[in-house]
Amino acid sequence: MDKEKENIQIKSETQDEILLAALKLFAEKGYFNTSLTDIKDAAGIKTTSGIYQHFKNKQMIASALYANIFDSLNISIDDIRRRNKKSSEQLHEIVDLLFRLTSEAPDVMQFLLVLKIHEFLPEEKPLLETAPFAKIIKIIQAGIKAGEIRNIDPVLGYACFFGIINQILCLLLTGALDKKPEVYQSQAWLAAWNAIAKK
Amino acid sequence: MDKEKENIQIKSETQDEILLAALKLFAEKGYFNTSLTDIKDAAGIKTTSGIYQHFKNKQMIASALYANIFDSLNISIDDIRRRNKKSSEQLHEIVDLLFRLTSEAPDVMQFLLVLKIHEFLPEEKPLLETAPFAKIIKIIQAGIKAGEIRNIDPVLGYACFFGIINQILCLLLTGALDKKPEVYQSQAWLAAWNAIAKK
DNA sequence: GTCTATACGCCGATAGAC
DNA sequence: GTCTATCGGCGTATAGAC
Repeated sequence: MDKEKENIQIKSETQDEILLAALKLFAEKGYFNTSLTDIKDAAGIKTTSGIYQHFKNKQMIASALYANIFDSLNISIDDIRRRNKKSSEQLHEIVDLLFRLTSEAPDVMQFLLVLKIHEFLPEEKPLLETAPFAKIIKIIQAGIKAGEIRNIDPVLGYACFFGIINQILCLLLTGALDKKPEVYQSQAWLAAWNAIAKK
Repeated sequence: MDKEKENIQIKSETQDEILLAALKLFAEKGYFNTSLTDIKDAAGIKTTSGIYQHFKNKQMIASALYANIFDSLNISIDDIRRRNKKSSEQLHEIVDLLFRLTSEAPDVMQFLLVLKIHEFLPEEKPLLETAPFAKIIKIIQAGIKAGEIRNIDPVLGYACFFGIINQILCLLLTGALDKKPEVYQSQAWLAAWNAIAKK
């Protein structure tokens, strides 16, 4: 029983190592510049064969990463929506989350924001059809209904708000904005909210 | 004499065919999903060897595209700066240019906005160090000095303004905004300008 | 200067011993 | 279930005939 549990633990640990290594490398060099050899080295596995114990092929590694990231994003957004009523509060917390991720897990944000996922996961739904995105649109719609946000096409509202946020996050990720992320967060929020707020 | 001129003409024509075909394919499928075989087919050349008459290797095709696009962008921006004095006018015309490009040359905009150029041209300067970018920063700085634009870090101003513009252009390119580009242009301009304008 | 043939490396993936 | 050995194929690039 203990032994079995240990095996499971070990298995899932190496799986996580692979995912972590792949995430780091994909974020760093891109999917196509990363070989399975690179991944096995970074994951501390002896041969590429070991990878196939856990994933059907290279694509499935990226696919698992994609799913993981969007799942946890989805959960976070659900949580945020549950804890806050006003759209402005919800969006503020989402911005907070994204800035925190940019500081603490830049690889994740790199994957999300700069990688062109459709290029190596052509089957996957585009970002705009994912659950997190749909929920953000809902938040904006609710904000319009409540009179917090001016009356525009919700997708255009998304573009205005997250256009600013994402661009700033990208500049942070590439090091073009050299001060600490926190310095820019309040300005980013103000500018983005201002771009969609009523009046 | 005439013959020589004709040869030159033909040579540069096939070179253009290659560039045009490559641009289209890169924009469509990405650099790494495009093989020289694909390019030669799309360019109406018989063998991949023909490509090597005009370019040292695959990377140099992308590099030439990159240079061409940034050159013409650079020239356009120079022209715009010459013809307009106020920052608001200059930025307005740049937005106009970008929307026109998105309609008339979506492949170019795809290359500019969504392709991760550093992934296949690691030597090339990042976007933020290119001449067009530097000029845009100058426009923003001038706007701040003239009191048109509120007093912020110019790069942050860039992020606010072009974050909105670029995001909307991306959504147009991917078809997420289904109406005609012109419909969104005025709203995009208003939102973007508002995000950096004084008061 | 254009096509034929081909080299060659790299990488993803598998088969099979232990 | 982990490592050895290896395959097959694609894609870039070249050498050389015409």
